[in-house]
Amino acid sequence: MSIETDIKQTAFRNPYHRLLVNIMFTSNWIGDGQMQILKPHGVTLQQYNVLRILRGQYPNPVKVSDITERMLDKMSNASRLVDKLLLKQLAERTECPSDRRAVDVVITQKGLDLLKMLDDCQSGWEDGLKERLSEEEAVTISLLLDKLRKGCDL
Amino acid sequence: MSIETDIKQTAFRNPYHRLLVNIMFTSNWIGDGQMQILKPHGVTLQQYNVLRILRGQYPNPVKVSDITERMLDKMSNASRLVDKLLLKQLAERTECPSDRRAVDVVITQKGLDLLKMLDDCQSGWEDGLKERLSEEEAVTISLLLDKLRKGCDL
DNA sequence: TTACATTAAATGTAACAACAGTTAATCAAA
DNA sequence: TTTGATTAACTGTTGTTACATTTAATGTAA
Repeated sequence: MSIETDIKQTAFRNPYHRLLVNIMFTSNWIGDGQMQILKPHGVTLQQYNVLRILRGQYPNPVKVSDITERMLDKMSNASRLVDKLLLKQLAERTECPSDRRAVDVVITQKGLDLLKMLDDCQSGWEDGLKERLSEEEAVTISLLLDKLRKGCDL
Repeated sequence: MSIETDIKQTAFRNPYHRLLVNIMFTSNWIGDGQMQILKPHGVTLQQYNVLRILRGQYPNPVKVSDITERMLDKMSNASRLVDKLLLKQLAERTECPSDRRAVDVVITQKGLDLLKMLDDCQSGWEDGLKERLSEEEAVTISLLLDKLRKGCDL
């Protein structure tokens, strides 16, 4: 379905305008899809992202400031996000020995187990994409999006 | 700059995974850019979108339910968004004569003037894109994104 | 060592969003 | 016409997010 039909708007100013709207719409569409997967397991998209960052460094700890840096949408609340993970016992927090201002965060076994399960759900969802888009097409879009953002340091 | 550098992650599971992250990251990047433009003028991205929907039908009124349908991210708060526009006198609200449950919303002259100015700012921002991406490339991405979402009725 | 600037994390706040539930108008069937 | 279902908008609640500020630890220069 074309983006015009999706959002019931017939006229875009130009191909660039159409592209911008299309990217944001598609992003929301993806986010919604992911959210449907995550919600039954009691984690939000943001918490899921943090968990994956933690797993990426496991078994090494990750500082809160590192998490903030790596989050897709830069936001100031990595602290509170980690709080939520602690409550669910998906992560642990310890004072960093080399810098007592910093806090080391590590994913727990429970967190790793949850991620494993979520990854499977996620893969199932991604399989739907593979029927509609070839691997080459996926690469093409990624390259073009990189080009779109070129020279913009985050 | 490639998406790997942007988010400091070296490994994606596959091109599809990379694409999903890239789309969401790029969407945030665009949203941030737009927000920077809008903030000095006291409107949020959502309010700006509503204003453009209203202008699209001007001088005809738009019902709150129509606004909800056309919003990029379907959300239940079109009511409260319209409230904000009323406070700033960017829109007016009248009871729909043919259905007293419904509410007709119309953009004001002040709203049209503001949109005009914002469009100019926006165009300036879009010009940056034109230097990095050809029109054909913009069209290509849009078509591929449509294909990605194909068969998904919002 | 003291003073000052910088950094990391946490917190207070106000605005915003998601979701459920309410109210009121309309429609449709008995 | 009355009853019940549906629809449109609004509201209440809860959790999030952005932004600014605070607290504490570290680095640096006098």
